Amino acid sequence: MPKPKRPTLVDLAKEAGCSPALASIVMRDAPGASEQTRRKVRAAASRIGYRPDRRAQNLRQSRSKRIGVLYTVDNPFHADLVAAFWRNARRTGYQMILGISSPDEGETEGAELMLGERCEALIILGSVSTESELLALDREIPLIIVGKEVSDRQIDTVRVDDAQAVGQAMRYLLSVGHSRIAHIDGGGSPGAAERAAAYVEAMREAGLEDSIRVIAGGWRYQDGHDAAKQILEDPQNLPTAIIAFDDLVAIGTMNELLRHGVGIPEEVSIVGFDDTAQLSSVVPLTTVSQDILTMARVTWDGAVERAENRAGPREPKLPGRLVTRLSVGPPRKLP
Amino acid sequence: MPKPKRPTLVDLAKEAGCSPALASIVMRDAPGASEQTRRKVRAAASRIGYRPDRRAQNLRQSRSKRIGVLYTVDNPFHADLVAAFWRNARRTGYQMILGISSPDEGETEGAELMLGERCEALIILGSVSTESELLALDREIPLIIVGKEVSDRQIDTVRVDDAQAVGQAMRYLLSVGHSRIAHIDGGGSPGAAERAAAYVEAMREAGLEDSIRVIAGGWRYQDGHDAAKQILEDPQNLPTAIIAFDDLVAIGTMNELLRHGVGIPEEVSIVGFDDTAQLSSVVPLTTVSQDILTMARVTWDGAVERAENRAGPREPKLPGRLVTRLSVGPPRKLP
DNA sequence: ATGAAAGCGCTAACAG
DNA sequence: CTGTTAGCGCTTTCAT
Repeated sequence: MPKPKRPTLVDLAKEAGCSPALASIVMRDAPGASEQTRRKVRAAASRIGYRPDRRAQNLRQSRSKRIGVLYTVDNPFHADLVAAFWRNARRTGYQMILGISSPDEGETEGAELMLGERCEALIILGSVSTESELLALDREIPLIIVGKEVSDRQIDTVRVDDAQAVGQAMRYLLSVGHSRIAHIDGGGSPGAAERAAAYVEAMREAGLEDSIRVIAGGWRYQDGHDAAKQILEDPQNLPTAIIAFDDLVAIGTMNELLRHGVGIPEEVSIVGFDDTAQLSSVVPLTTVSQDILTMARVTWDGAVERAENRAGPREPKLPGRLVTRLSVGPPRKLP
Repeated sequence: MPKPKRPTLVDLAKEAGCSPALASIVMRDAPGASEQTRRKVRAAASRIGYRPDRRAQNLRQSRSKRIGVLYTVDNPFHADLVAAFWRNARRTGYQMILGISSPDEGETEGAELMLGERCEALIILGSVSTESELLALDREIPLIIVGKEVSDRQIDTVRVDDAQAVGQAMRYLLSVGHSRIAHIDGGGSPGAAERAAAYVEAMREAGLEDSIRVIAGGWRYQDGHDAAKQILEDPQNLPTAIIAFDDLVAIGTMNELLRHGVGIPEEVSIVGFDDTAQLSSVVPLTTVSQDILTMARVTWDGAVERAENRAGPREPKLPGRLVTRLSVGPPRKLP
């Protein structure tokens, strides 16, 4: 089967009986062609199955209309965001170029690739680079960092308002009657420090200074697992409620506790963070939703603005929203 | 800040003191340049920060070196595959263009987009199109369908060997001592009919014809939920083991059973299908692994071959592999 | 409203 | 080994 070459604008012009330039105008819905010509060209286009070549368009316009997204695949929250980006890409007429950064294939390499693809802006989800690396990269291509605090105001940042979000979860737990509330922190993860601080602050405000308990954690399932083991070492001193750094940690903790016969939420209530869609159907976890759609829109539009040189860096903080499911109940009777 | 235009090949040639063509040769590691020139050019390149423009390369070579992937975002198994594709894309020097098909934005539209992007082949995960739609599309662009049986041999197909996979799971359950084994089927999902048939076949072979029980299901968490409810309507007649259409259904069933106090695996054992990475860390489900890495490689290489006109359609069937975790145990004592 | 010509950044084909 | 020329498919002048 000989490869049947796709028709070009010249073919289209020939078929429609006009110049390529005119055909181009019609295909782009640009002004400057009579209604009659438009009809002729459109008819010809569908007859020969013509479709414009985006690469050539972009090349000629000296624009790539591309925005790169770097993410880690093992984080389901990222997968959700990527899907949301895709819709925004369509809406804004940009193309999303994906890059996956893993431990062995870091952000730097991913960014290199994006530069070769002539992306006009780069979104990085949960970056693990140092601030100076990011600054260097930002000189090459506008950067939008999602979910990580960056002190340099030069760089765009989008993230939830950790303090507000944790505060919300804490108020909820307190209102249900909990007082022995522990926090499993995120290790060095982006946002971890802020969340831990907000937890401590909320405990203080509630006059529960003596019950403050921060357990070392991380962002993965296994970290929750480990934290649970640590908690179980002192069964007399079980918290009645736990705020975990994110959903994965929450579920890791939950499963390990369940495995040891600790009822959720009868004995211990658990709150997560992210409302990861792919997990929410599987585990009825009470969690702070990151409102992925809003975050995706804000992030993407920010990237477009930077790509088009229309705005300086900003750093919006998105409010979280508490989603109550079944992992939180009233506290057990304390002895 | 004035946009600092990126250096072109001409700039590079000027800087290196040679012709653009020669610089091009060096940058592509193509034969035809002296070692001395190569050094000169490379030095110049890093000095001015030159990087080749892939769009222009592809345009000139009349190739897009792109392969499109259409997937549904709410299926975590797809997310895993996409990540694996990405690595294969890098390995083969192709670019992966993503499209997300959802109920409101169907495969046809996604495919349209891919054509505009000049993809040279299109991989569709879990297609919901009719066979004739696929055939029509295949005339425009080589198609690789993953996970769906297509009777027309014209179209490439990659999928697990459902019969083999289910057989493996059944043998395992039988060897552990189960006999009242039920199957929650996949509704109209790709592969559902084959898996159900294999289940029935295995039951027959084991002489358990009278215990055959196929429960209507689907591929989502909710379907498992519903199936569990149906099972619970007749508590006297609980199966001792269940083979679910996929992991989501298995977990849906499991959670609903657990919620009603049915122990897993003490009272009912459950086997899933897919070994979805993002779920496997959360739930210790015994499941038939689809070996995502192999599947991704086979699929991608198939797409590349078709894109390069090097082979006709084929339809490899990949073997599944049983992953034993904690959701299967010996059967409870039957009355 | 329409067309001719130039060129986006690169590489294939040919000269030297 | 090196340089020159032409053109991938499209859009943008600038004429007409």
